[in-house]
Amino acid sequence: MARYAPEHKEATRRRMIETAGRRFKRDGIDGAGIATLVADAGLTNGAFYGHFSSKDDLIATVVTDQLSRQLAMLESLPLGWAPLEAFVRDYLSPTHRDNPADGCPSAALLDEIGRADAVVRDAYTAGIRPLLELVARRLDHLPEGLARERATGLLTLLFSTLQLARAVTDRKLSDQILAAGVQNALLLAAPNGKEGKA
Amino acid sequence: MARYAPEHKEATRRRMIETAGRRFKRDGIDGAGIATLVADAGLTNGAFYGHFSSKDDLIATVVTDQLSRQLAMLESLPLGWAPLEAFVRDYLSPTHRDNPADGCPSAALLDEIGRADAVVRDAYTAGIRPLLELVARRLDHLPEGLARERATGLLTLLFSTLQLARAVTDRKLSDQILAAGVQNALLLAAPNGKEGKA
DNA sequence: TGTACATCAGTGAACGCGCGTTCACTGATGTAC
DNA sequence: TGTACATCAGTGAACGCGCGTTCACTGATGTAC
Repeated sequence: MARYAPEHKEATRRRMIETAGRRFKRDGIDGAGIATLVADAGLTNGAFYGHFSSKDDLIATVVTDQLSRQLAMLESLPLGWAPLEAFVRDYLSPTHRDNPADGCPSAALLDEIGRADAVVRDAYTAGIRPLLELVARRLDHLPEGLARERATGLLTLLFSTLQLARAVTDRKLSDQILAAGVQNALLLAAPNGKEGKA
Repeated sequence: MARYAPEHKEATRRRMIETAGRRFKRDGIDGAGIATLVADAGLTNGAFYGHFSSKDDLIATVVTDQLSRQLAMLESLPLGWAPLEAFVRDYLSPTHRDNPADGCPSAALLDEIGRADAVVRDAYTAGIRPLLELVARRLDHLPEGLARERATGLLTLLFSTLQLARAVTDRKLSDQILAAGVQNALLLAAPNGKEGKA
């Protein structure tokens, strides 16, 4: 009875979620309209509501998707200190700063998410929790309570360092902010004696 | 020849800048329209362009104003470690989290500023620089380069901890994030032996 | 002192435009017989 | 094998609305004489 393969509509939906994620991170949530979002996925205006019940529904879905990708990426990181340090350096790289569409959703959208509909904030809450837990588990040179504390500090430090580096128009200052962020992140997260090696 | 006291128009302009600061921090920059901004100051639509050349002009002016208030507030803080620690605890208090309109412009708007017009980002750059310098100067138990690094870390940590605490819908998690933020801020900024006293 | 005039901060209607959302429809694809 | 029909993903025009901006105006206040 269904003339299209059941994967067809689902594939379009996935495409929407992916392109919308990039668009939101580039232009902001308020800065991206339905017409643009839908055109990014190669569709026209009216197709949207066959896939999502509202813009807020899409936003919440995108937030969940983005955070679960980030979680999967961190889960695939080999154990040990060196890969985590490499992740921090990569996160705070000029490349990440200059390409928000490919980057971290929290750095791009966190304050807008804080003002968003409850369904969006709920999605963010559900998505960030396992990320905090995963990072805490990786700080296994620390007692559990302290590891959770430091994991929160590490992630928030990363988010806002990138935001600040993006907001500032002086390239040199921006680079200094990124470099300082690396040192501070290592101070919060590194096993003793490994902090601050530049 | 001028029938109004010269202070009159200037007072209206100042009122606009102040109420717009609150409105932007509450609803976001994109989330606040001219009609609302102007009504907040007790004016009607068309009065706006007698005071500002465009919405971007207002945004840049507000950003400058907000950061210079924050700078003045920090400058008025007595010297020594205790007042700085009190500032950190106040910044990461539930009261500040729950009242963005009265609070820090960077925590409320940093990622939106990063996507704003160049005139806005220039204003932010000019405003954040003396703030970073002032905080660095207060960390006088550290050598200068390290103090600058830690000042950047302290401010970014504060910004994003508040953003994360606001984004999350679980009150308990939000409170934990604030508490962790205090400990992490103290670790970055406190003189040796004073970190982490809860 | 009283009247005519100039100034100009603020009013409020209107502009074109893009927003989120709705809906009658198209047309490609499958099934039924 | 060929034709009629049902499904439904996607189309595209239209909805009311609020956006940033413009502009002819009002009316309170001062000065000039």
